[in-house]
Formats: sequence, structure tokens, C-alpha cells
Amino acid sequence: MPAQFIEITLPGFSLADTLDCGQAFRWKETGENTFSGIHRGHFLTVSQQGDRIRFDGVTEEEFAGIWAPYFDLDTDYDSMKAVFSADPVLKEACGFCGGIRLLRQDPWEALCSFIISQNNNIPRIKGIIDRLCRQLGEPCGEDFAFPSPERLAACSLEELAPLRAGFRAKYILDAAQKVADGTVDLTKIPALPMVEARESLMQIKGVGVKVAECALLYGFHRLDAFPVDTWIKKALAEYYPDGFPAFAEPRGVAQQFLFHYIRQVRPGANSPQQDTSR
DNA sequence: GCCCAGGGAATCG
DNA sequence: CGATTCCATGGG
Repeated sequence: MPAQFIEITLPGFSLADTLDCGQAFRWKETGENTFSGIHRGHFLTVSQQGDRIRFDGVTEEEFAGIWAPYFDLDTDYDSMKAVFSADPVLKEACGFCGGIRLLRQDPWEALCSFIISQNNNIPRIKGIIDRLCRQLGEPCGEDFAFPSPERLAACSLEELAPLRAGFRAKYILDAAQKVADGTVDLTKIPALPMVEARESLMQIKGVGVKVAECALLYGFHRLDAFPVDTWIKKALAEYYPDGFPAFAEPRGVAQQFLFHYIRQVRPGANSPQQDTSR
């Protein structure tokens, strides 16, 4: 019996860049341009051939309710790229990785993931999150779902030791506790102005400006958020000594293009490490 | 051994 | 107040 699938045409989109540009950490490449992952308790295998994107094993309802929003299919990226292209560096970034879309990730998963990301590198972030899901998440498809804040809040620090998250373990617990008990109400974040949303999230230990901006950009689709990490900091110093161009909006999308571009194409003269994996 | 990683908290002048 | 230092862990 043939498995059910949905196929769409999406010119200018890159599945691989979107799922592996450092915005999400749980997608696994299981074949040629084929990835498997979980969002909100739904398991998906998705693949790309040319302009065709194939979503395996999903119903129309699941596609419309879960995956179309997740992949931000209603947002027009062509007009954004047209704006960015007035800047020479961003124009190059668009040419290199303009197929990225900003995923509408689960707020809690994004928050927790970027707490783990601090002073860390992407391969190790993925490893910690993978162990977190295996140990505490519910089985889902061929993998395990991201554990709820309630499940994590019930854990002790010792129980998290196998994750090998280092000093971040206590931050993860604090986040889980404050989200679970309502000290930080994630359902109220969307209605808050940028600064207040940030301040709310920063009540959590281990959440500073950068992690808060990542949570807002990736978990709440606040495209005006602009996380400045070590890579973006270097890019700003090198390419934009007089400041990042104000017209380059939404800045969060520009930031994501720039981040992936400088990491993959122009590691830079003083690059910490070359990624030879592709 | 040294440096770094999608930083932030604690401590120090 | 700004500027260092420390934090765990793993790869290059």
C-alpha cells in the first residue's frame, strides 16, 4: 500500500539550508536531500527534488495545520530578498543561501535549545538535545519528541548529568520550572513589545539578550529580533563598521542569511574552524 | 596543552 | 559602573 504524501512546488526554497542553517537542531538527514524530524509531536520525513517538496505520511489536515505554518509557507521571501539585495554583502548572502525560510518552531523548544547553545558549538548542541529527547521525550514516529517543561521541571540536576550539558543543566532546569509554574508565561509573549518580551524571558537564569533574541526569532517568529553571536559580531565589525543598514528589514531574516553565509562561505581569516563537512 | 564554540553570571577594580 | 573571569564539554 503506497504511503500517503503531499507534494508542493516551492521555487527558490532550499530544504537542506533551511533545516541545517543553525536555526533548528533536531532534523536528521536520512537520505539524499531527505530529512526526518518532529514538530509539536508530529513526525515527518520531507524531501526535495528541484522545486518539488514532498511531505511523506501526512494528511491534508496535518499539512495545513502543522507543516505549512512550520515552514512559513505563507510568507513572501522574494520581496525580502529584493530589499536585502540593495546591500552588496546581503546580496551575496541571498545568492548563496536565499532559499532559507525562518521556521515557526515551538516556543519552548526554541527557548530551551538556545539556552543549550550558549558558549557551545552546533554539533555538540545537537548531541545534547538528542540525548535530552531520548531520555525524557515521548516516543514519536521514529524518534522522540522534545520533552515538555513540566517533564523537565520534575527532574533533578543529577538526572540531567547524562546529557553532558555542563553548566547549562542548571539553566535548563530553571527555565523548565519558571515556564511550568507560570513565572514566565510563554502564551503571553506574542502580545508583548520587543523589550518587554525580552525582559520576561531574561528572568530565566542563563537567558541573556542573545538567547532571548533567538527564542523570539525562532520560537515566536519575531522577525525583527536580531541575535548577535560571535559570528555575527565578527561580520558586523568586518562588513558594517558604520552599523547594520536600517533598510535591511526584517533584520532577523537578514541575520539568518548572513549567519549561514559567513559560516559556510567566508569563514574568515581568523576563523575558529573550517567546516569541511560539505 | 591551547583555542574556540549561535553567552551569561559572578566577581573585581 | 565597565571589564575580566569562570563556567563544562568536546573537537580541531
